[in-house]
Formats: sequence, C-alpha cells, structure tokens
Amino acid sequence: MPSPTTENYLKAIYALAERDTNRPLVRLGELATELKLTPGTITTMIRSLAERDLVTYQPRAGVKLSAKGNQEALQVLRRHRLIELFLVEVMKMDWSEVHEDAEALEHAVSDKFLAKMDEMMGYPTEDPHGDPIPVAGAEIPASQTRKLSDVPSGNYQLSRVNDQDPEFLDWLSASGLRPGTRFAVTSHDPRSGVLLLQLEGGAAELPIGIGAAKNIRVKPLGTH
Amino acid sequence: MPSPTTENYLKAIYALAERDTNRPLVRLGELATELKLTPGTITTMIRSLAERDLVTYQPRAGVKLSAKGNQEALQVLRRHRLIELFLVEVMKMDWSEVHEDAEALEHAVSDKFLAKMDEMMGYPTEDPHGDPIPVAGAEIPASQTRKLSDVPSGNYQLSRVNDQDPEFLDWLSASGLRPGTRFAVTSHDPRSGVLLLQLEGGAAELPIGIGAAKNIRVKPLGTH
DNA sequence: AAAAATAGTTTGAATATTCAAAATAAACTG
DNA sequence: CAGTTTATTTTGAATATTCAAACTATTTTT
Repeated sequence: MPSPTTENYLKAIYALAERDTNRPLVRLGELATELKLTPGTITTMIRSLAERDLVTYQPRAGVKLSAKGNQEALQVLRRHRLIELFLVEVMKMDWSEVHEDAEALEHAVSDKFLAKMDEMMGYPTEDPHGDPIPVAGAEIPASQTRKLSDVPSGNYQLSRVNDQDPEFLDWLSASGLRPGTRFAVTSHDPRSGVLLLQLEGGAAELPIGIGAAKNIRVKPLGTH
Repeated sequence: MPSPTTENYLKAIYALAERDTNRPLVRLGELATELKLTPGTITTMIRSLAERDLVTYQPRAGVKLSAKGNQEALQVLRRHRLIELFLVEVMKMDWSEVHEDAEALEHAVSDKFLAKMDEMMGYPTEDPHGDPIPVAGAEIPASQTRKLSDVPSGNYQLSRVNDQDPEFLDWLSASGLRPGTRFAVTSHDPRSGVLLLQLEGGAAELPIGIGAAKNIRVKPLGTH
C-alpha cells in the first residue's frame, strides 16, 4: 500500500499532466509548486517513485506516470471524488468546503467504506465539480471538453471546475455557475482579458477573467 | 495537532488505565503489547510524550496521562466512537467490522465532518459497543458497571464490550448479546472458568468463559 | 559565444518513528 | 542473599520525508 505521501505525488503528477492536456512530461518544478515543497525534495522523492516503478523519470526533463502509477493515481482520484460527492450529498456540506476534508479522508477510507458510499449514492459518475469518478479497471474517457478561456463565442454547458479554492467556488455558485449550467459566451476580449457570459435565465451579462476561465471546462452545445 | 502516532499512544494509555480500573500507572510493557511495538520503541516515544507534557513518566515504573494528554485522548476517543456509530447507523456496516475503519478515520476527520455526523445521529451518547462518547469539555462519568467476570449470580444488563475482535463480536451478536441485552448470571464456576447466562427470552443457558467475560461490562439490575 | 537567468540535482542534515541487541535494574526464588 | 528471571532502558542503526544551500546543466539574452 503506498503511503499518503506517495499517493499525493502520484495524484499531483496526474493532475498536472491532465491540466495542460497531454504534456508528455511533467517538470519537477511544477510539482514543487503544486505540492509546496522544495525542488530538492521533489528530485529525491521522484527518484524513489521511479525505483518503485510508479513513474518514468528522465533527469532534468521530467516525469511521467507508469502504467502502475497511473492506476494508483486513478484509485486515489476515485476515492477523492467519491468522498467529495459523499460529503456534499450525504453530509450536506457545501461544495466549496469539501476539498480539504476529502484530501485527508482519501488516504484513510477502506474499500468497504468506499463501496458503501458508492452504493449509497447509486454509483455516481461525476463529483460535485463535474469531474469524472474513475471506475476500477476502466479507462477515463478522454475529456471532450475545452477550457472556457480558449473557446469562441457560442453556447456551452459548464462541465468541470479545476480549482478547489473555496473563495472561487463560492463566487461561482453565487453567480449561478455549477456543473451542468448552460450559458452563452457573448464576447471574448483578449486585450482586457475578460469574457462575457450570458447565463440561461440570467438577466445581466457575467464578466469573468481569462485566468479564472482557464480553470473552467465547458462542453460546446449546438447553437440551437 | 498531534500526529496519528501520538494520538494512538495516548489512546492506548487511556484504554489501559481504564481497563483495570484506576491503576495509577500504566507499565510500558503493557503498552508494547497493546501497540505491538518493541519495548525500546515505547521507552523512546514515552520520553518524547513526556517532553511535550502529554504524560507523566516515572522511569522503570510507568506512565500516566497529564491533564493535557487526557484531554487529547478523550478527543480521539470521541472521534473514534462517533465514527464507529456512524459506520453502523448511517453506513449500515456491521458492528464487528467497524473498529479498524474507525481506527484509520479517527485521525483524518475534520471538526466539521465530525459535527455533521454528530448532528445527523442526534448527538448520541454511546457507541455501538455501549461505550460512552466523550463530549468536549465534559467529564466522563465514572462507569457504574462491573466486569461480567467479577459479578455474583443475579440480573444484569450488558453495558459495554471492551474487545474489538470481529470474531468475538460476531459470536456475541449471534448469541444475542448486545449492549442493552438483559440476562441473569445463573452460575459462576471459578474452577472450570465458566459462567452460565440465562438470556431474557433465551431458551437454553449460554456458557461463557471467564476470559471472555472479562471484556464485558454489565450493570446490575434489581432482582425484580 | 560569453554572460545571465532558470531549472534541476546533490549534499549534508534534521525529524519522527521504528527495530535489534546489549546493558541494567528490579523482582522473585530457592 | 546470590542467582535467575523479567521488565526497562540504552545504543546504534534504518526508513521515509523534508529542508537549505551549494553546485551544475540548460536555456535565454545580449
């Protein structure tokens, strides 16, 4: 059984690789930032992960999850997301306050407890942020979504939110933006760095910065 | 925040002190057995706990929880027992399989999550084994119960079970013995080491060994 | 291409936790 | 009480994880 620390490294590598879709290698510096550790620590730990065949390590270039490491990472992710959903659905906690709790619990829940949660919620496939809940043994379908920051004007549905900052999540809910919400991008000004969204049923247009939009993934809808 | 390891030591000291009611000092050897660690390890760790004022340590004699250590221990116990009850009541897990899960989760749950569980179950005062759930800031009332192994013939109500072994717990439930169950002790033979119990509504008498009876605490009932 | 900036690695050290084995103290025994 | 047994402590060492600071490779600038 990998230690919590190991699990966190694998999760971070997975997340970074997915973030800027399909970068072949994750640089160690990114990991240092993500995990808030010093570069030297990362190098040391990555060496150890490589010895255990959890990652492929190319010194000075970066790391990549091995098949084994990927599987591990998906299991952690599954636990994390199932727990988040559980906290929101069953424990009635707010989606903005649920991430940290899940972060701790994901290293402590047994398979049995996990199975109970899963069953209790009817085998859900998405967590409260719209992220897919990996299933043991199954591939995660390559996401059909695009970053809100990269998208032309048109109609979209909010798919996932890749930022766990409670402030941000609160602002999102307050603005009516949740996974599943439909809206139109009415303008996108690269100079000011502001997009304007027209929510379904929303009166005024909602401005959102490019930086924030990077952490939001959307699914294009027909122009209907 | 004490580490999980620290929490486990404190919990173990508390449990051992309570077990043979009010021994002034817990010997390090008992701790070694309880925690399944070598004696040297215990000595080392106890020294560190003493430095942090969590215990009073008398070399070669034993340890005692300090006020601070006691408070810590009670908090861990509260978490543990609330979680056990939650797993049984809400997650529908069997009381015999719940201990290990709680053992892991007790170091990972946030105050918020704990509060939600507490509220959800209506602020319960006892866990599935009949053990009291400590409340922050409140004393635990000195238990009015006696060990089944020490008790004369008469009527009793099962109060607590101080053994987490799933086999044992399963046998107990199968025999109809749960916290709250009423029964009479009809005979107690110190030579054979067997007690006979007559369960309320139970047809035959139930024999139980002295060793097992030591881990069961009962409340005397009037001879009614 | 030499200089400067950036990213990554190495080294030496610290902390927390654990073990095995040797040393010591205390308790028990005849 | 001398000898043995048992409990505890000490010592030396290991593992996992982390840091700071010195060093090195790579990339970017000029």
